Amino acid sequence: MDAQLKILDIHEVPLVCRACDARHSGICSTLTPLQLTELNKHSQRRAVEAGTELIGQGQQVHSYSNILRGVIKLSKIMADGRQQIVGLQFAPDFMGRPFLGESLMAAEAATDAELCVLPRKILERMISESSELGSRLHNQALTELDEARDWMLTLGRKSAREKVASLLVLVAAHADPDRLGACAFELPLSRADIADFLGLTIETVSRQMTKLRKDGLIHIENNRQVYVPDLDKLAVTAGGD
Amino acid sequence: MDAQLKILDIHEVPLVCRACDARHSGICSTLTPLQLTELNKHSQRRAVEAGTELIGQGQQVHSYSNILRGVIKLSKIMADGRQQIVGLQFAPDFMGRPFLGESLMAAEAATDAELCVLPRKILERMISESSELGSRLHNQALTELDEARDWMLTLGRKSAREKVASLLVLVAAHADPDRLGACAFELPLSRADIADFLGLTIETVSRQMTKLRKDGLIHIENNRQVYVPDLDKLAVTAGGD
DNA sequence: TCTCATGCTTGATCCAAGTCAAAGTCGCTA
DNA sequence: TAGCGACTTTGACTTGGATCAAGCATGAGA
Repeated sequence: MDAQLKILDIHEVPLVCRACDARHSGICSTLTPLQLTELNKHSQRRAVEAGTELIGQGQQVHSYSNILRGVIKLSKIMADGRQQIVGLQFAPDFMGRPFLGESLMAAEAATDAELCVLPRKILERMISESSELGSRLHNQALTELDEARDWMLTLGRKSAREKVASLLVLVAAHADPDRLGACAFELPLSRADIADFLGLTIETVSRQMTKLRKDGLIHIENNRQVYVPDLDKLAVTAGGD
Repeated sequence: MDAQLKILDIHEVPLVCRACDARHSGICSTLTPLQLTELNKHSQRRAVEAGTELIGQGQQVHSYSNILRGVIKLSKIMADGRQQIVGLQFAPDFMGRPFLGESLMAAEAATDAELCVLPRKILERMISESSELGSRLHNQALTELDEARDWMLTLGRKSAREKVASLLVLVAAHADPDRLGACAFELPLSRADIADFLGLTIETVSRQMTKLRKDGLIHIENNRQVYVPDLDKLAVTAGGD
């Protein structure tokens, strides 16, 4: 295989991960052409439908993924079945917890999704070879930590109404990052998922959604299509800040 | 100064951060002698008493620290004053959020503490020069992320009793990492801090502590001295797992 | 077209934790 | 050694969100 690598002219080496394609802004852009070629031999695109469990809590980790499309939910389950979603990952996030053999939580596709799957061993070798890749993943970990701590404030100190508004603001931010006035998007989560993310019950989520609707802060169609006439106002009811 | 560096024999260069000292297991052990010498010119030991604010939410970050002794609490405050502690840092943790000019939360000494303070610019240069240092901080970030997500489960899905038990187990783990049966420790937090960490009120924390006491799961003296006769049993009432 | 499953909403009731208020406890200083 | 202030506990009452129990859409399959 080494021989095969060497005879490739550098300009013929694909400059982006074959499975991910050029638009993808994940980790691939930090790799050298040689590393990409190596990765191309092992990475593969995978399409999954909503509800597919990608890995279970406590299972062995064999791969990492770039998320190309869709939303993945990360959740923890207690012995008696209580569940908490501890993170949402949107394209083009990198998904996975480097340097740990066993997953501390479950990952499940919240929507239909597409992934670029990278074998664990290969990626970990690349991290040790490319400090730019390492620092990129370091930065993603720090961003996720910031987000987790923001959410701790939401879970610990906000009312149900503020929690639901916070979730809508979060999703809106990912759907349309720089929109400040009105915006429209599709909710990637069911009411049950929202409840698990906010530490509430389905019924409470539903009631708060209706209240926000009656207060004119949001419009909803077909349970999932959300229109927010004034994102600032919604952000204020989410707890200001 | 370069001249001064060069005339030092390598064996005379202190192999540990002067301010931190040899026992310290923080970031210093990943640096080369030259880097340590450079760091020694700028790092300084700082003793602070309980209650000292080290940095406020939204303030500019000028330094990072190794925690040599004591406990630091990281907290977020909402506009109306509601507060949530989003992390506790124990010695010998590294404290600080690399690559971000502005602090997203406040840091305050929960107990009397000692720090080894490192200027931001110097440390960030060293991170870019030493991939081992970078990967060490990467790992710390990942560990903090794991802890934050664990705590999200506690905040979102546990009862007040389970929350208080969880906190006691957490502190016990840091006080005496491998003790499984009985253990004793001093609480580094006031009731108000505990409430802010657990998303509860002072009164509820107090009531749950008395209940745990009456149930024989813990003994408390002088509000802060805790004795746990059976850590496993406490861990079970903290929510198993 | 009916039925059944799934997911969402709405209503009635209950309870865990919050709020308000008072009374300990301890250390510090005068 | 009395008095003050900070912290903690305890009690009485209130309330926000959970629980239990119907209803209401929508869509798939028979």
